[in-house]
Amino acid sequence: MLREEKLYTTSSDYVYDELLHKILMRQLKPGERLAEVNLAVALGVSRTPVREALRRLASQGLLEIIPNVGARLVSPSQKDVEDTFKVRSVLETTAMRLALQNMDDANLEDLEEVVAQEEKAIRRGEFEEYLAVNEDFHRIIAHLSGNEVLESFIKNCIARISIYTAIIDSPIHEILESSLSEHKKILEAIRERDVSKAENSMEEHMINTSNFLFSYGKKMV
Amino acid sequence: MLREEKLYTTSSDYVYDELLHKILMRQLKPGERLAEVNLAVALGVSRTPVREALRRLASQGLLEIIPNVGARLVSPSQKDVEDTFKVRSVLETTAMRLALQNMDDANLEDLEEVVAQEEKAIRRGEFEEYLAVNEDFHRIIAHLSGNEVLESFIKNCIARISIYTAIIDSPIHEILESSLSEHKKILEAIRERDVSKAENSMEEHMINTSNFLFSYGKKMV
DNA sequence: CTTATATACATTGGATTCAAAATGGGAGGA
DNA sequence: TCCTCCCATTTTGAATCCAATGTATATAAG
Repeated sequence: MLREEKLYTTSSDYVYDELLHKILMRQLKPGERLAEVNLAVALGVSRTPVREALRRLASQGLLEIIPNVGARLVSPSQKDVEDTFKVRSVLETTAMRLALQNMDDANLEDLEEVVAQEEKAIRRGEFEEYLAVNEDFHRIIAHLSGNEVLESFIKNCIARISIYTAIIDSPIHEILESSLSEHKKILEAIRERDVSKAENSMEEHMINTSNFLFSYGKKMV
Repeated sequence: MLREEKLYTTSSDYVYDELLHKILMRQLKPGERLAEVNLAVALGVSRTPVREALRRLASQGLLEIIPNVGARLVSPSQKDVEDTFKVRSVLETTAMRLALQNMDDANLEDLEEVVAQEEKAIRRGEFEEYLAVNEDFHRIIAHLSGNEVLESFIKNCIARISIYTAIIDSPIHEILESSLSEHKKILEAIRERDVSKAENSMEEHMINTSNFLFSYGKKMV
């Protein structure tokens, strides 16, 4: 358990970031139990900062804490995930519109670079790397919206969905390729400064991702 | 410090609800310092549950915690509030649309009753009562959307805006009246099952509320 | 063999304690 | 008068400790 490159001011922040990172990297499974002592020992801190981090994650809808029983990762239903995608879709299209107003050439280059890295990660089969840069793509757009509330809500949606997708053990090549081409289309719209094309392709991307997930989910059952 | 009618399973929840209630009722001012010991003594608990509650509120963007210094209520800039209203507008119009699909006659009656209570509170000059039922109006619609993520985000926006409006010491009759008539218009659209009218009047309501706040804010400076 | 009960164990809730950091005030000097 | 440095006080960070709740096991009764 590392991630110690970044120096934390408080242990609570360290534990929080550590757990959130595990969630985003699909290293924790839905419904998984998070015992305080286990985490404390594993991270080399006492139960106190662990408890604080767990409460924070719970208040963001990522954990469920039952008093006197303990914390576990939420176990979202299909409806929960569909609901999250509905909200995320509205938020990300809004962010896309706002970001387009603020975006300069350097920002566009950053995004092009991220998509290039996505493609590279897919070609090389580096799944974790792909997850990281894929998340970057959406985070950059959310950030460029210049609206911090919007950004934080989008990040939260992404985290909630990450928990659900953690049930998928091996990457589905079909989904990755499709997502990549949709990102390219969004990028194209940005390059052309075409607001409605950007909004529409972002909305399509959300709908497609959601649908792909559940068509895969059905195969599993 | 009461609110003990509801029995809490944990002290942490109690402290959290107590603080959130004070925020929504404008009893705390932007930038106000929240010292752990003060709260602990006032609420009759130790620092531990207070700290947990403070972290939760901070992770929702309501408090700012500086390590080794302490927690204070955020002090949102005008841009922060405008950003929050932008997000809230998108979310509440979405909620309005979804709620209209789920709403039955009993739900409509509940809303009618809430608006009637708003009017009563205004006529009687009961400001705190007004704040409570006004919040209910939006909360009920958010809840009827049937989308829990959407609902939680809307509640968060409302809390963020409550902090800003706490700078207004005495109720502005003009705003209350205007808000009431907008709620009536929304209700009318719901009665007529007119989706686009409902969405539009909700969006207008958001824009007007935001504008009213800042035209008032300018008078103060 | 199943079910109920009691007991031991594990885990959480929360108070307390100690260390560390920040704040405020005063003394001393330019 | 103003600035700087140092020390006392206050407040937070986090580990520890105890009580209470929940869980699991085993024992005994039906």
